[in-house]
Amino acid sequence: MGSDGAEPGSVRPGGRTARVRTAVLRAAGDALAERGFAHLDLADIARRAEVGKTTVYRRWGTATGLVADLLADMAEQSLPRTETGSLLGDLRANARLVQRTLADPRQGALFKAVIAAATCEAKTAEALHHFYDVRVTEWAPCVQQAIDRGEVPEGTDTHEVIRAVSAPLYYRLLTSGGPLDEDAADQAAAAAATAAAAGAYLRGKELG
Amino acid sequence: MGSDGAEPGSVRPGGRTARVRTAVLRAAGDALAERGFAHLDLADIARRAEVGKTTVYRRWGTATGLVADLLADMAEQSLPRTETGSLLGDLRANARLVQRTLADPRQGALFKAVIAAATCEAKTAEALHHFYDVRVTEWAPCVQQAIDRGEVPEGTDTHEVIRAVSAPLYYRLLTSGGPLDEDAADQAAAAAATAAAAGAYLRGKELG
DNA sequence: CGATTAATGAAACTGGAGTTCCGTTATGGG
DNA sequence: CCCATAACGGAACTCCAGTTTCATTAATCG
Repeated sequence: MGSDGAEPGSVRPGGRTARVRTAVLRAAGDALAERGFAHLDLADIARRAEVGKTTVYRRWGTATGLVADLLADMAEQSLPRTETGSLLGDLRANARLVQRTLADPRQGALFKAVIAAATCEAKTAEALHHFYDVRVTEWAPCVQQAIDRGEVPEGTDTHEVIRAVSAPLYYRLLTSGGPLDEDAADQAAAAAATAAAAGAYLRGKELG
Repeated sequence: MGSDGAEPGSVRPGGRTARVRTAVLRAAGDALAERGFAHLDLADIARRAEVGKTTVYRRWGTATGLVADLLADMAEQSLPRTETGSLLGDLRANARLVQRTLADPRQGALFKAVIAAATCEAKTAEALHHFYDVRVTEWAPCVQQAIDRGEVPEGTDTHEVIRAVSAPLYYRLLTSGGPLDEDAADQAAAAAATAAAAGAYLRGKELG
């Protein structure tokens, strides 16, 4: 009569359970990149991961649930940030990192797929938001340094500046379909740096 | 033997055929907004449209095919553009229009859903790109006017400036989940106007 | 190391998404 | 107005994504 206990995989998370999760998440990433979110098939993922499909359904339940876990895993793998000494240089480094990621066939397709999945389920959306929170928080300090150097006005929302760099690149990826080349990255970085220096990202209120 | 002829609905596009298309596209929009792309069910759409499900499968085939047609229909319904006399004013009007659309529960959900669908099928992606091309082309003249007035340097990519206004709003909608309020719209407009005036969107090459 | 039981996985099962068949409706041309 | 047939729609059918069952394997605790 007691409760059903916790989620499968939480009581004995070591050994096989961990290996299964790794294999399934890897297979899920491959399948998402190759086939897209709409054509995702959990049985196919189980086959790729050399795991019983029952296991995949039991532990993750739905395609969006699996993507949510994949996003949680992706959020943990952080890339080191480079520092160049100027805001424009730092933003450009960030823009080119994002651009290279989205322009890469596998990674670009993967990001499209996880974003598509996030539009279909609140829990997956939350996982996606967390993933970007982590990435943005990693880069925000370079804007703070620019504030300290006097390049950017006090009171600027540092996170918003970082998001402003990525936004046009994601817009191209998803809606315009324009080329995601280095020029696009540099343009995004330059626009964000210029706007930030002019105080366009001051916290709390917009420019008059 | 001879060819199979054209797509169903192309030989006798009037009367019932047109009514069916209208009813199905309306039902598809409702279903996408309410349930999201992943939970889309063509039989359910047929029921809502009071149409045989055979008809929906025959004419549109797949969920992504139906969304592609919906996007073609949406591209034809254009909204009038307001003019304020200044670039910032015009961009702000555009930004608030986009913001209000995305913040609206039904429209916001619908846009998320069509973007999700577009990530899954090349034809649907093309339809989405065309939709945004139409919208951007409608607003680009206000940037040209700013160039003519001397507010923005010659050689600026007018379409890119318009896209720069929308990009941060779509970024919030899809990845950050931050509030889509008027301040967000005004900030996007101000940042784009500032960057455009500084020559960040010059065609062909980025700033040094 | 051995007992307990969480977690896995093969196989059989089920429901509904998508298809096929064919009779009915009504469009567009003459 | 009438005919040929494009397009629709109900019903029966198929097939596979997702579920259930239960035996097997191996993670954790003592």
